[in-house]
Amino acid sequence: MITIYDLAKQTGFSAPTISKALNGNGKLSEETRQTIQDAAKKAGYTANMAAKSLSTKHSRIIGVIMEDVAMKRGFEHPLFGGLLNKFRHEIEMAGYDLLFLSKHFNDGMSYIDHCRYRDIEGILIVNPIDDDPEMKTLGSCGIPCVSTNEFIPGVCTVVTDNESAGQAAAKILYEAGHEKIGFLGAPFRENSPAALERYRGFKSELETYGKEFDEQYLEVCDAWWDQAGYDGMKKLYERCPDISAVFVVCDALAFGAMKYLLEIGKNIPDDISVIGFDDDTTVLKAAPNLCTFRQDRDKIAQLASEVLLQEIAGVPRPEVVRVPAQYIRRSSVRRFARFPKF
Amino acid sequence: MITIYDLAKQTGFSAPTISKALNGNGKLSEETRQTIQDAAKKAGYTANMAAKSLSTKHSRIIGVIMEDVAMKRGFEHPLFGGLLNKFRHEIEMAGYDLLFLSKHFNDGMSYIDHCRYRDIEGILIVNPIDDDPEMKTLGSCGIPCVSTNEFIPGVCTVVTDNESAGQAAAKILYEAGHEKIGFLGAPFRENSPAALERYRGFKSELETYGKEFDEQYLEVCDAWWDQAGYDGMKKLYERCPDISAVFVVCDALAFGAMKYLLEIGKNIPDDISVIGFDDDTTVLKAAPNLCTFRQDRDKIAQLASEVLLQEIAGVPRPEVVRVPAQYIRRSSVRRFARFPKF
DNA sequence: CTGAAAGCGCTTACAG
DNA sequence: CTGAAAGCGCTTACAG
Repeated sequence: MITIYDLAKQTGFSAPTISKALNGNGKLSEETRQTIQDAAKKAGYTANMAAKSLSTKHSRIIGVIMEDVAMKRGFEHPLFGGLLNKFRHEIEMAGYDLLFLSKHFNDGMSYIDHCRYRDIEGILIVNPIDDDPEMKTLGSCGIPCVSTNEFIPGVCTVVTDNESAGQAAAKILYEAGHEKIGFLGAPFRENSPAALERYRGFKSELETYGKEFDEQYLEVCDAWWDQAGYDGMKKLYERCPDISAVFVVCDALAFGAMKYLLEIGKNIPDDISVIGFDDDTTVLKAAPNLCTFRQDRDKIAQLASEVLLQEIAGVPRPEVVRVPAQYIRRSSVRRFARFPKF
Repeated sequence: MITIYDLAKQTGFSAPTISKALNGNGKLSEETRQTIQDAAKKAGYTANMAAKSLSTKHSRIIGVIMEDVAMKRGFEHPLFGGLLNKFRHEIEMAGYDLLFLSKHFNDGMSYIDHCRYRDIEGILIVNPIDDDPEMKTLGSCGIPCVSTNEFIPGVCTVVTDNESAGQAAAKILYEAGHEKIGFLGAPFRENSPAALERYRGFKSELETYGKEFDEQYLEVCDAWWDQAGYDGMKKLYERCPDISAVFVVCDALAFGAMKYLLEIGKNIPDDISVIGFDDDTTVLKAAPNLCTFRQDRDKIAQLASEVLLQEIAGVPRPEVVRVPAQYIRRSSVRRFARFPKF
């Protein structure tokens, strides 16, 4: 391994001068800089990050917190996987590396200790464990953070504009002539509010049309996977067989819901219309006609990396950044002629 | 940030003694060790990895090379994502962290330079860029490596026993009474031989039955995604409309192939039987009857981490470790009564 | 514009 | 069993 001292000997300059030339800080004659950079290239010099970290306290590492408790798909989660692909790319382009933070490291070290241990410069919180008490402390630990799902005090969240999407869903179904519309949700949590926000938007939009949403038509599934959607749809439908449409908060649930509906002999959309959420590739092939909302994973990742990098650079962070979801119209929604109101 | 010097002051011992007590190396009285460990715990001491790295040259970081050129799904690749979930867990349990290696870091640094830059201790090669010349150098760069797909000189590969799976596929179809069987492949490459090995096993098994495989029945798709399967199947079927079965090297291709077959009015399995490979969840929901081979991603990840950790510990590595694929029988294969040969 | 000195937090021989 | 000394490779003030 070749060091700046080797370069110093070869060029006749001192180590600090080598350092300055290589890092471009401090005043230095253009000629010296050139000489040194050439020598470094010729010698195949690679800096040693440990030494750099030790003296600067900057590791150029971004830590990632990703615990997929809700779906248990990890890297294969319909939002997280794609988001990470893009985030990784952005962050690497900025000269940082990605490293996963964990709690079972060194017999139960906290995330924050893990960060200190590695002088980590910024944290991407893709998703935490439910109700992890450590999350509350992240906003004030001094390490820049950005979250792409959960709301955490003192941390900027870059997330889909779920409320608008919920409104859009209600609008689409209402304007297609549906009157009795079910809402198939997933656990409502204030901090990780994807389901809740979609519900709020949906409900408020219906009220716009002078319709109070009847809570009977709401069914909250107890998880985010197929079977929960199947079970939830069964309950909802047995309670409210008069619905002509249902908005489901995620495609995996929608897939289960449609499975139930098909099983009891319903046709989609002739008997009942369905809108999902996520544009989950896992579901798409199986249900190519499912209308859904696509979360802009690339955009979320890109904005998250920007916010984080800015914050590392000392720029104050925004509170929350919303990214619009895009409605993907396929053919699972039936359109009725609606009589004018007056 | 609290250091060993702080601990030294507090306990009255010297820094080296603190170091020994905390790391458990060197001789030390049990009492001193206890005192120091208690003090460390009380003070909330966290070691600084940069300093450790600098003096030991050990970073406790495993680098990951994962470039999904073939499928372009990255973390969502049907094999890689699941493999990484498990590998990450195993490696963290052993006290290492995972960090992604890249080539576009610091304007085009090589993987090996990236490793030196971070004192990386071991490399998991999930998948490289096709024909990356750097791969050939990895086996002799001095950093322990393990590969989970590609064959690389001097590097242990932990990979599905593709040849046996290919044999099994041929056996299943032959024993089900099929005589004219197509093989739908993907680019054959010697170093990344999943498709090639499956073909070899398939072909050799057929020869066992005294049947020379007619190369007419082989069609190599030019990629690993749906559309390529559709196109490949079209070519194959138009050339050989007499086939009653086809073995496809991956489910994504099989999905495309089935789409074509369905479009031209064929029934699966009545008119044509299909076996895929991967047990890809993306395809499963859409084609719940597709017989396939599941690659044991957890096992591959676990063995790969074992091999790598052993190698880091100085234990000589095996050349190649094969992990059996499991046949998942569903209902896309039709069974005929076969007359005895004699 | 360039360099001597000291320090970042740890570990490794080597004494005692 | 414990500690003084030196070193890992880099950077940061501070002089000149």
